[in-house]
Amino acid sequence: MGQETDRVLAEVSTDVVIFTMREDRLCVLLVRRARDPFAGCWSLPGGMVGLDEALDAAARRMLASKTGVTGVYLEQLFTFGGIARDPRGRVISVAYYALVPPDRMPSVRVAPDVAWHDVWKLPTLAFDHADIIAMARQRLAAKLEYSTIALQLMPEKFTLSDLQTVYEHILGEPLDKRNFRKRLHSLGCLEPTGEHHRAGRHRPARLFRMKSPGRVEFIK
Amino acid sequence: MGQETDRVLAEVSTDVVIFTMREDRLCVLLVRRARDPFAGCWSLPGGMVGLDEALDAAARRMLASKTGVTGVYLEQLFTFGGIARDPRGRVISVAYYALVPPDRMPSVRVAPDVAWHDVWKLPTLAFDHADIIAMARQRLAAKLEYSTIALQLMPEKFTLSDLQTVYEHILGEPLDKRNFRKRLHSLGCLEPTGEHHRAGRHRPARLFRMKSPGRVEFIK
DNA sequence: TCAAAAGTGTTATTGGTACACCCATGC
DNA sequence: GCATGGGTGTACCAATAACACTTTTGA
Repeated sequence: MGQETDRVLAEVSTDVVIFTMREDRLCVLLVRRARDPFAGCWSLPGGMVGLDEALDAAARRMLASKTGVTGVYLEQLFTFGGIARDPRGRVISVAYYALVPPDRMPSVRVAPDVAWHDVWKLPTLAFDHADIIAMARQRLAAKLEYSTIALQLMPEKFTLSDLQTVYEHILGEPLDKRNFRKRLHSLGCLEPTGEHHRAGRHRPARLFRMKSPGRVEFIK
Repeated sequence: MGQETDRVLAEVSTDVVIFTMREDRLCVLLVRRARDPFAGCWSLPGGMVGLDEALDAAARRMLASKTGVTGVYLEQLFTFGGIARDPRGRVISVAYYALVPPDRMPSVRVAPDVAWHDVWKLPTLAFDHADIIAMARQRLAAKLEYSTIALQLMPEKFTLSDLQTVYEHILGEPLDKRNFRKRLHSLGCLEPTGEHHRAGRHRPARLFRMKSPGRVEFIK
């Protein structure tokens, strides 16, 4: 921008890695491509950024068009600008990732060309979308260590075991139950609802909720 | 990218926050703008991305054109895409930051419209460049805590006091000398050159160098 | 009464922080 | 000999990691 040159125009798109928890698995929303290139392949939801549209607004638009969801956690991830990443020509993609609580997902909307995939068992992906998802998962895992971001993947009410499962599945390793509970309680951002959740022939679990839903705090 | 829409073309630029240490101060390279908008204002070096040029290649080109430096640490920072950030029209900027060791800077090259500015005492800046520099400084400060990135700002040989000064100036707070030295020695990425640096009427300081120059390690 | 998950504390280790004096040199 | 920055170790505190049993329920 500092020095003027010939004006070079490029296509700018956003791709959004939409995460949610389904059946104790971290899942990503993928769209099956109808046409070439990569026809039949799965890809991230994405599209061109409008001329009068901010980047994050474009990302939220992609999110809403595939899921109907608004107002969830969204963060810019990275901008992918390799010269050959789209065989049709130069396309620069500003990637975002979003965290959708499972109770915010309209359960029905299962278009045949849109599906959730376990982030650890992805199909072959179009473009460089496998790289984008890998980076998003790493970023999410890193943020578990120093923020309360995982709570953005929880429904309004949840048990501590549910939450531990989320941590374990994102990190890919088991955690000690007592240390985990001690740590979460000491954050002071959860409160018991007073209700209990019965889930089989064993002791019911206490339900918790966030004190400030939507707020992501940094710790340490 | 997933769904096809009308092709919207935008201008894509990169702006590069070029850091170096000069006289024990963390400095940023700024360019004085010759023309409107913001004529006379200081701004980051930057320019349009070529159609066949990767984003990081464009950033390295900006860096080389202002400083002549190649092969230094460069990292993508964030993509700024607000709709009104450039009054001439829609311009999306992929910001990078670079770390230049002071002995890599050709000392003379002081064009009248290019100058180093203390990062804590910046002039009024064009566009949203103040935001970009602030974010770069924060990112650098955060990385001091969990990586060896600060060594990328050091000349080939340096004293531990020099290095401590770098940390202190980036973080904006004094550090304990013994704790600092203990920590850096325990990283095991420095080795003494055997030489000493005489700098006044006091004990000469031991000179160190990196065992693997250019390598940035993550710690903890 | 049994199986299955919920819930709960203590101890050991580690890493971080605070802190004060002697050393080598140039003037 | 004195002023100046270089160089070193220890004691305390806090955070983390390891670890096992009791409780409540449904079948």
